[in-house]
Amino acid sequence: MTQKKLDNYWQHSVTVDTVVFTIEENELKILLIKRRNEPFRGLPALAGGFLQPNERLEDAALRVLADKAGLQNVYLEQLYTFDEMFRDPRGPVISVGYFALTPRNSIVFKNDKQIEEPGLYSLKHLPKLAFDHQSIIAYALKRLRAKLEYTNIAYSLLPKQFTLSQLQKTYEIILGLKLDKRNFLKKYLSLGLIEQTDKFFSAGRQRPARLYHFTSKKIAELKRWF
Amino acid sequence: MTQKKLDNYWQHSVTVDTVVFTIEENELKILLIKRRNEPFRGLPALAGGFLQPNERLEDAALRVLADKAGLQNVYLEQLYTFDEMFRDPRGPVISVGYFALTPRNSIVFKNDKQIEEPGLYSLKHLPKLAFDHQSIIAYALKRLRAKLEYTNIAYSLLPKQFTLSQLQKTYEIILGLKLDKRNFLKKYLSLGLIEQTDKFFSAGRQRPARLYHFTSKKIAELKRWF
DNA sequence: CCAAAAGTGTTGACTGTACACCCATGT
DNA sequence: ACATGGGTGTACAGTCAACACTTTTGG
Repeated sequence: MTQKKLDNYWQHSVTVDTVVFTIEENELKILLIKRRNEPFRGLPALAGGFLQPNERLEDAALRVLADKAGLQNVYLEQLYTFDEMFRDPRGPVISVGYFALTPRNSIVFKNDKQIEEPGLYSLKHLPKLAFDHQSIIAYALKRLRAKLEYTNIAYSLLPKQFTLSQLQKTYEIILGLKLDKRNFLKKYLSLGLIEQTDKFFSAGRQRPARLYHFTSKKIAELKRWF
Repeated sequence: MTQKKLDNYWQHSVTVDTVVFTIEENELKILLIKRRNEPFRGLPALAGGFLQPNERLEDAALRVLADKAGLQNVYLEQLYTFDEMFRDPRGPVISVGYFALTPRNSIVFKNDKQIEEPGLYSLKHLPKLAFDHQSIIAYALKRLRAKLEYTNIAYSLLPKQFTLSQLQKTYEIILGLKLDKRNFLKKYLSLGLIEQTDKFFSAGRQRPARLYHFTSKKIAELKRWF
């Protein structure tokens, strides 16, 4: 070990910031938390926090999600590492961005005495955000849309059993377009990712819809479609 | 500013490591540099270095490429941020991985007195590498192959003017498969990315090949093909 | 004139897209 | 009975994949 300490001298603050997507009331929403500290006190921000010593990046992201929204078993994927945080008034900070997907009902807001206010915000009317989190969100949305088209990550947004309408609506909401019912079904079934159960779901005065489930929980890479 | 210094207290070493791809002698090669310091002294490693105070991540990558291989104007893209560097004997290090593309003749090895030995290594027979750089390379290769199929980044590996054979060979070498000459040309021309010049390139006793050039230097996102 | 790479079209298979009606249920 | 979303097939168009011979040059 002739390595001099000097080479290793400069150190940097590192944060992990996660864009948590979920679907609620037929809208794509993200989890934001009002900051209770400066800078940007009072503005909503992504679920984030400083990386602690000897902590893995992904573990830090998971820790923050569990602490702030009771989240467990989410789909989590690293996005990009931003240094726009040079705009952080406290000085340079490296921010490793993640994105997460979860069904709405897995989010449990903890109401402890801290003034932090977590909430779900529709992507359609986002308020002004802390830091440059706006651009991290834009990046995450782009990635989400791309991945939806060539993987089965939709799995992570849906309950274990779901109707074809729910599945299709998930795609429509995220991609922002209308899809043809028959073509959608045809393609999706041909992929072999889902199969029908013998259960049905009844919602009011309509014909009950058959419930389906994903055959594999593993995230699969598929050929691009649409 | 009620922010306590505590929140910001933990600091981390951050390195930037770049996988530089180029094509030489009909092979895909990467730039590696023999380490002259511990740890892993003597083993080849990616072009990398510590992020300096107040330096942007991308600037750090560019600085290292310019210093170690005289590279200018490369295509550079952030890959992923690794914390496998927990295996670094010196302690935890965050490594932001980049990948770069450049034509072979843009690489100029500087032979200063330092014992660093930069060189191009074929991906087919890589030696044992320092750190976990093997896995960064695997990741970069995956990304390169994917991007080749839906963007025009091939542009960054070729000279300003090139023959169709060169272009096709670039794809074949990177993707590791043989492509049909007519189908390749048909698709590529239909994208409108390249156009023919009125110049020809003569290589020995064959019919001279027409030279083409890219119409736009901007990296375009295309629909996936192949 | 020979070797070597350049250049050039057609066909069949497949995949994607557009499109409309009957069904089962709750009220 | 009716309103509501559930469920189903076909035909056309566009894209992809396979395939072989002639041309031009240098030696």
